Amino acid sequence: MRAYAGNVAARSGQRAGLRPDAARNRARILQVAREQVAGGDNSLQLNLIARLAGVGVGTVYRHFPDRHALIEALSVERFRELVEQARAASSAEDPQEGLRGLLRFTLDLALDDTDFASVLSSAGGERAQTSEMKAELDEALAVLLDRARLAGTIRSGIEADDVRRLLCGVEHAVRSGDGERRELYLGVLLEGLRPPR
Amino acid sequence: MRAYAGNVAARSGQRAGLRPDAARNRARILQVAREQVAGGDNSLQLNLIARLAGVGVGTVYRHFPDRHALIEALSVERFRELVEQARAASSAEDPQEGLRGLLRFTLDLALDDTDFASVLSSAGGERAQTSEMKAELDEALAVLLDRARLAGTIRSGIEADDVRRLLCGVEHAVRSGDGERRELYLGVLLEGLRPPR
Amino acid sequence: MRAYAGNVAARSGQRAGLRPDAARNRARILQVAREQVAGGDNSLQLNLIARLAGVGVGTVYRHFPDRHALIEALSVERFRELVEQARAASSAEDPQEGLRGLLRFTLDLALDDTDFASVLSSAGGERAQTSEMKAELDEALAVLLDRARLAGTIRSGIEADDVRRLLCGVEHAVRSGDGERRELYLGVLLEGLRPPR
Amino acid sequence: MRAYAGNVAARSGQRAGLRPDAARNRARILQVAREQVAGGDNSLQLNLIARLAGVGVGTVYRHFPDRHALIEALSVERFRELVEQARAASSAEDPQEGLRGLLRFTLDLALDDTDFASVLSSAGGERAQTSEMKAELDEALAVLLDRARLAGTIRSGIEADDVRRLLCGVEHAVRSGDGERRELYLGVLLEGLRPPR
DNA sequence: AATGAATGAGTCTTCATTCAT
DNA sequence: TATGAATGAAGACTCATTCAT
Repeated sequence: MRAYAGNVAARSGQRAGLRPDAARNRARILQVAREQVAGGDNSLQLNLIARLAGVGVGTVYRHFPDRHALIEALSVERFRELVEQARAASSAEDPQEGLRGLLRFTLDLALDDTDFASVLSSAGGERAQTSEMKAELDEALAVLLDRARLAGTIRSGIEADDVRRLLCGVEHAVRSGDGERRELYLGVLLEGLRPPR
Repeated sequence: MRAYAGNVAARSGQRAGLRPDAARNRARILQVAREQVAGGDNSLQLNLIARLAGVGVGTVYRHFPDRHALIEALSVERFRELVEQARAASSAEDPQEGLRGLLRFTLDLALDDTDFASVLSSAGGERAQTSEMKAELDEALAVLLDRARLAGTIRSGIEADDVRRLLCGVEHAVRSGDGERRELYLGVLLEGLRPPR
Repeated sequence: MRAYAGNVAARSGQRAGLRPDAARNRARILQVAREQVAGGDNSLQLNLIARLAGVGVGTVYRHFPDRHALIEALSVERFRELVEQARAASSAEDPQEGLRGLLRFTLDLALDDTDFASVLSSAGGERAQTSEMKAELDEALAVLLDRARLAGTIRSGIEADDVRRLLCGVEHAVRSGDGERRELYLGVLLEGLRPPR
Repeated sequence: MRAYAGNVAARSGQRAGLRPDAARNRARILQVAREQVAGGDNSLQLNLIARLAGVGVGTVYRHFPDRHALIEALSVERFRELVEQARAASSAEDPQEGLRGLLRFTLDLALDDTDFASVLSSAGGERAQTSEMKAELDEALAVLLDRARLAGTIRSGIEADDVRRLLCGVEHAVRSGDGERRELYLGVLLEGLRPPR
């Protein structure tokens, strides 16, 4: 018996130990799920996803024991992107500008995917992998916040998770409006995070 | 048909023209629905509510043709309270303090009832009665915002509906945390609404 | 206590012993029911009829214990018209022409009201009043058939109830087509009733 | 997925491509439905049928999305028999006798199954398969009618669909009587279809 | 491993009928 | 008598999940 694990798969976010066809199925399922979510359908009906992905329901269940597992898998992908951005931002020359850019990037991801937004703002309860990614994000974000605090543009008492949550709040606000208010609301948040006058 | 309308019922927010027993049932249904929502169950299953209220399903359907009608009826109650507060606040001596008080009050209502929160931040689409109440709220809120703007504590370009939406954003942020951050997040919002430095 | 019975009401097909307002209600209900049926709605939902008639459901139930009673009441009205025509036809100069005219008239009534058609073709089971009217119709029809039989245009072995049933069959045939075949199908029936060659 | 299609299933009117167990369920459901209809119950409640067939409701819905699909499936079976008879009849030596036999056969089917009768007389609106079968029937019937017309026993202006409809009319007439009149009414129809004198 | 048929609890919804007012 | 609110049995339909193939 061959082992299919390994270097290549691991690097590209694939689950280790998957036969190539299984990996392909997994990828298809995630792809379809992502499209559904982007298309505004949040119900993530596993039967539907299976059909769209061209696989049986059973296959979906094999890869994702329940709906939540699927949502988390999607989130992990988003988180991967986000952590990368956060790391880049944390070494920006102007920390306030780095922060603004990072929050805008995060906001757009969240506007794209409600489920990701809710994982982003939630306090634990998720699988290990998600927690890990969230911790990595918070770490980079904390660096940025500390630097900005030193520069006097962030008030004290605000932690990385506060920022995550408030940003998801902004996401809701933007979403419930016509979408034109993204910059305005983001500006309100950034101004609100400064030390009070 | 006899008319059961009148003095007493009208005063307490009951529908006019309802037979006393019908009014009692309606009140029971709303009561149960309110408890469900407060208890975190948002599904508002009409069967369940009927059973809990001790009435037949048909009775629930008679009073509330669909789930949305029930949600709105609950919202209208909340709105009634809220509009009253908003009117009082709009004539507060210090508009900024009036605003802070009103937003805190609103935030607490929204934290109590997710459905109410979503009606509060939504852009139209609801029944006439709800739209009316929302308009009344916005009117009182606009007065307050204008006064605060004159006093230099609110930036230009912010309307009543922006405030409603941003506040619901704060509600999400508070809810996704441990609830201890209410004052902090509210402070961030109020600071963010000030003219930018 | 006054009795509201009597001569006038009895003559015009009203139920005897009804208070004038009750009679008015009864008439309204029948009127609405007739319109519903003519409009193609055969379900005769008593709640709906009550609403359209501007009376309570209970009132409908007082006058017509169940749906069937209402259907029959409508039929009785139709029968009254029909019996009158049948009597006139039975003394027509040319019995075959009289028969054709009568069948055409009956066919149109039946096309207008499916329920009436089914009472027309049914074998008993109805209330006394309906049976009576049907007997009167059959009597007039039998006279016509006998006269036509003497003239050689009706085969032997065909009774009035056969003709009623076959005519309702034609009604179904016409109804399931585009309505353009009324005369053709009626012609087929009349030809078929002649003595076989 | 393995394909279970094939030789055996195809021959016996089963849907192709069905797993053997699925085919068994489908057959059971149809069997039960047929019995219900034959027993005079026309409501075809899918819940009841599921229970009687010993399968879950979902299974019934999988095979037949709605009541109509089930009715049509039953009809298709009847049509299959009927088309076979019609083909045989269309090449009968004496076309009039062939026609009589075919109509008698059809009448018995229709008397057995009201739903089939209504599909038989209806003008389109059904699924492709039903339309096809009806077209095949009409074709064979048309051949027979043309031959009989040449022999002088069928009037001009009568098409296959007229005959289908009129026969269903006869079915109603027979059904509303005591059933003893089948031959008489069929005779009336056949006589009526001859060229008028 | 993959498949998708089967399951059936759970919900929604309608409407004939009753009965308190 | 009239009213119409209330009832709740009944039926339609969905979908997460299991499991035989």
